[in-house]
Amino acid sequence: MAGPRRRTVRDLRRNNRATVLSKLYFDGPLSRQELGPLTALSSGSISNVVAELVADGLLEEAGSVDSDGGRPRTLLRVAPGSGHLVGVDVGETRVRVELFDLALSELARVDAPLPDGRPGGKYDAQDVVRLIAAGLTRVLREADVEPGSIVGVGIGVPGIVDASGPSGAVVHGQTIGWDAVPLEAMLRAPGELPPELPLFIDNGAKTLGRAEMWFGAGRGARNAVITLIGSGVGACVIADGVPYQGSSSSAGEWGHTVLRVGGRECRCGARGCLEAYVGAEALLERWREAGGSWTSPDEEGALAELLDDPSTGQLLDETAEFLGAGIADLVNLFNPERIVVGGWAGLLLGPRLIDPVRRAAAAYALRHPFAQTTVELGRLGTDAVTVGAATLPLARFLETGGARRERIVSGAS
Amino acid sequence: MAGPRRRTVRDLRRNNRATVLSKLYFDGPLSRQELGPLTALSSGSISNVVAELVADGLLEEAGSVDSDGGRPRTLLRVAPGSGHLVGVDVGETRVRVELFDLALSELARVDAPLPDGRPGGKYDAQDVVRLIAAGLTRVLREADVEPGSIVGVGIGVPGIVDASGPSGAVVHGQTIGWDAVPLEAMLRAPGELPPELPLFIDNGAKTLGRAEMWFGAGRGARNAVITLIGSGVGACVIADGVPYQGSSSSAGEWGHTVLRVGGRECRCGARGCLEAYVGAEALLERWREAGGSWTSPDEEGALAELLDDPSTGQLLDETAEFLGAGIADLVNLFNPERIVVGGWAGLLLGPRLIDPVRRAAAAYALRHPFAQTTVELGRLGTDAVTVGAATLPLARFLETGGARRERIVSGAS
DNA sequence: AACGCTTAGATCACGGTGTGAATTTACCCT
DNA sequence: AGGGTAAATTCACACCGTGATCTAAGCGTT
Repeated sequence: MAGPRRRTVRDLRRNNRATVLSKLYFDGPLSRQELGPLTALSSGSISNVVAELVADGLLEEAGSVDSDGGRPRTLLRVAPGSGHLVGVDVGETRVRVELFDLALSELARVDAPLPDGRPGGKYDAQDVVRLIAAGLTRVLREADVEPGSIVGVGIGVPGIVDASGPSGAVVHGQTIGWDAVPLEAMLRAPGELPPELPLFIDNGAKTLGRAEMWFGAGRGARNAVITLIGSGVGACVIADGVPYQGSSSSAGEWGHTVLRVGGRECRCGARGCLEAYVGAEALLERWREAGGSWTSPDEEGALAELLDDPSTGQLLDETAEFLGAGIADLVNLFNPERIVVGGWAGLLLGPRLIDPVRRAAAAYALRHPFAQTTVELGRLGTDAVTVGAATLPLARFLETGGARRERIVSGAS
Repeated sequence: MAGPRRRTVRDLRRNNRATVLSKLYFDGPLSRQELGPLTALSSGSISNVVAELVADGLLEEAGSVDSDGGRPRTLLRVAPGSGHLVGVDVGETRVRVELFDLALSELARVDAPLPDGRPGGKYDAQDVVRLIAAGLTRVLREADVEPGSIVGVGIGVPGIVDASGPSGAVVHGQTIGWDAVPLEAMLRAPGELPPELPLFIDNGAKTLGRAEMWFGAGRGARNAVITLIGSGVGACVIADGVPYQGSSSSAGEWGHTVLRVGGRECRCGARGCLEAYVGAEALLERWREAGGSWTSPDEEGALAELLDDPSTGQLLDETAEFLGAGIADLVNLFNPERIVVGGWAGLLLGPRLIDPVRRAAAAYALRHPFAQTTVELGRLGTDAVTVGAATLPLARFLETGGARRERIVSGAS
């Protein structure tokens, strides 16, 4: 409402700290000399800012490079151990908690199965909260990291996360039977987690998309869409370098784009959704309708069987046409530089479908925006959900110029 | 690439000038006293910034208000005459040039028909350039305004405008036969326009969307989609208060969203596009196929006849379903607070279709994001293209804190 | 008419910022 | 050991926003 927070001169400094920190984080070790042009700061400011960051322990020197004749440049990098990140993946059957250093190297991991048996496939949010809290303490003990060094905790959950309300993030997860679960408030309740620990909750598919943007096939793009094809279909839209959220954080529900008015019924209740044609669940259902059968107990194995079956050519071609049309919608509406096909089913189908999908997308999309876009396969498996979740606090850390948690808290309260 | 331009302390001032100017522009006359909390600036800075803006002639006093007992507050407002804006609408048959003051009051207008007769319906870009230049000088003479006070010229054209290239905006207009016309470079050629005049070229539908956001049904929304249904179908997506452009400024091509894979052929070459069902041209074509006929020579009259004909109920219901599904796609993908149905055909069909369209959208969209959205009719006619075009330089003017043109130019060169 | 009261707006010392030239540092080569 | 060279630091300068203090401009009462 009040616009950017840059009002006083001190905010300038914070901004410049953030610029230097981010540049150093993403573009490897750099000398102060190189940093100048790259950040559009004068040499004096670079020295000043860097000295401050080094004093705070956020930056460290990383060797030096001869510079023919003169004083060698000392390289700087973000100190990986100066902070820690926690990524949590709340899946449909288990909760995974992972501890990373700032460089996102894994330091410890805990997997905990969810107690099932709730009626109607639902599961209790309180169980999830407990598992997260227990996993956090365990992971900290395993890696011998003190809680104070944690920059923040990122949590990926299955379902729409609405953070627009007053009491923190609220989760609507149709598949797990959560309806407006105030997960953030529950986690912040006394006794669950260390108090004042910054929490970041987002849709698991979106955290996976973030990981793909930071370290996978989306790297370097400013406008991209990461599509996630699993049992269902989702997407993570990156607009101008930041995830596009919409007014209640539920933008990018690509799976329920209408591709055939009055078509197949989708599990969302509508008809003709993309997900009703290319989601793994729907694809298997369509195979069954066409007389196919499989032996694997899980969808992943079944889908592999579908791919191996020689009689599914037409089904797959049809799927490629729908997927291509869905991608064409993304191209026309978002005009991205890159579209990444990911998710476990997307990666499984990818090698077989990517070329017909590209052809279909070319046929359905407008020429001009399609020419600006590349359609690629994702590079990261679903394991990356925790990594993506951890990028949430990491992004904040970089944006705020590595503000210490204490400072944020005291400033905000 | 190098992030925000706020590096030095002077940029702080520019930023604060912009904040004050924008607040005053949108929220009417305000006193310095009220301005403080509203802009999060201290009283000292307000005094300082306001004094500077008054000295520059951008702000003026506008009466005063008693404040029970004490010194009355003097109200401030943006001086309407301290700058002028030009909005140009390049239509398919004529070029309209309009001159506004800063408050967007019309001061003069020129309409010039395009010389037709080009083979294949194309028309020469050079003609358009000449008409714009001639219109500009004429409009300035009529209103007795000196060229130096023009803040900038906004131009709405039919077609995709790609401003990502090195030589300025390039226009791809399929309907008018323009293929990569370097309109900006042509306008900047010596002798055409006053040199160094800031030009802003954008798709005409998008400028209309901007007008609807600033002064019409979109007012106050941060995330909105203005749909424009005319002969064809387009949309203007507003994300976080700014128009979403995509990587080559062609985002929001909603008309070619696929609603029926393998469906009706669209004039874009693909099949099953939204435009192939609900655009006025397609709608009339479908009526003809169903045995309908009309007498009006133009689409607008014909569409009115279609609406009056009692036998078109089913056709219109079907149209509403497609339009609703298309709107559901917007809801699912963009999660806006508001969707505005505009464009001449949209406004014509609106009263009849809006309710069934809302029902269809509710059926096809996901519950949660749909609950956040209102679907409304637009309030502005197609006349507003010029106003919307003029908001392009106006937005820049406000963003830069009313930087004088000379300063921008000298700073940029 | 004079005085006090109240509130709006201006002024100013202060701490803070980035700039860019001058200076210092650190290493190589002769 | 001394000169050359390039990196990094230092520092005077011009600015900025803050917030307390001061001045301006009305009103109500005496």
